Amino acid sequence: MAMKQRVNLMAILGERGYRVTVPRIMIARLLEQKHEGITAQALCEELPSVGRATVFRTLKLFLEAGILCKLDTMGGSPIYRFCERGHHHHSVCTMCGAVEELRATKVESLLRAISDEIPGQVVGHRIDLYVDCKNCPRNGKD
Amino acid sequence: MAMKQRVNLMAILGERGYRVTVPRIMIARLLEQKHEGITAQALCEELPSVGRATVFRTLKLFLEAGILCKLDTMGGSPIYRFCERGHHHHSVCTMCGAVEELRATKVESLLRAISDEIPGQVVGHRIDLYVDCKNCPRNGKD
DNA sequence: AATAAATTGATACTATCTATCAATACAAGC
DNA sequence: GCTTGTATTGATAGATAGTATCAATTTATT
Repeated sequence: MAMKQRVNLMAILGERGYRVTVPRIMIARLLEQKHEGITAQALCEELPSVGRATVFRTLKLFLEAGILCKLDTMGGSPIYRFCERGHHHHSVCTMCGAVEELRATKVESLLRAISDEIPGQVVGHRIDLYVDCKNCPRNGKD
Repeated sequence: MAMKQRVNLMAILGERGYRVTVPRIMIARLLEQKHEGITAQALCEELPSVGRATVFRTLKLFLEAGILCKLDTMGGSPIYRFCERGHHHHSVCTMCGAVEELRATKVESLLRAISDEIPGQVVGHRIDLYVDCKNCPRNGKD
């Protein structure tokens, strides 16, 4: 009820012969909760029962599975964030750093058009836009 | 003569009140030469006369100026690569890791369409496509 | 429950990148 | 082209992100 659409860990892991373990479930839950993204450091602090190495191992596993993406915030620690498989569209505010899911209906159709123009098979994509967000708390200041 | 189009360092630096120094010129030259990209480590090794700290400082400076971009290669060191200002379009081969400049005439129209659909002013963008490149040396192997 | 194999956590380690600060190089004015 | 104020540099040390190792534990399976 208070539960949003859940990443199907069983499917993601089982598909690749990996086991569904307590730490992996805990990390996935937290990533799901913090859908705005979270640093590896913060993950470790929020899950003190899970070892540091396991946190990084699991992040890498999710990255490779394509369900997580890593956003490089210049000057800060990288932010990890669940994404729909194969969909990596974000808008990043250059002032406050807020990351938002990019919902533009034309993205997919235009991507197909671009794919036709380049050689090779397009198997995934990533689109980040850098914006000055309207309701930026740091707008007009400093 | 053997010189390709040169990034105008004077303009980029002068514009922001920075000085044009020997290390900055050397780093810019090397980045220009290695237009396929290079790691910070390799930069340090190729320019032993330039201090490690200066290499990183300069990379950060160029990143902030928007003339350099940093490509996160999962499992390896990040690759630094000159880009035209404001243009960050790459295709990355998922097999061999080769990064190529993406030249699709429709990219710009894609951007305009997206910009119209989202709130706030778009000040920059990044588009990476993941592909299986045609002439991949690792195609059909392993 | 017993078993084999994957996973974990602790530790130590590597690598990337940053802070500090005295010494140096740059740009501007003479 | 010499002087001078300031940005920049290089060396060192340190912070932070991420990885390797390996004995102990958990998982899926019988």
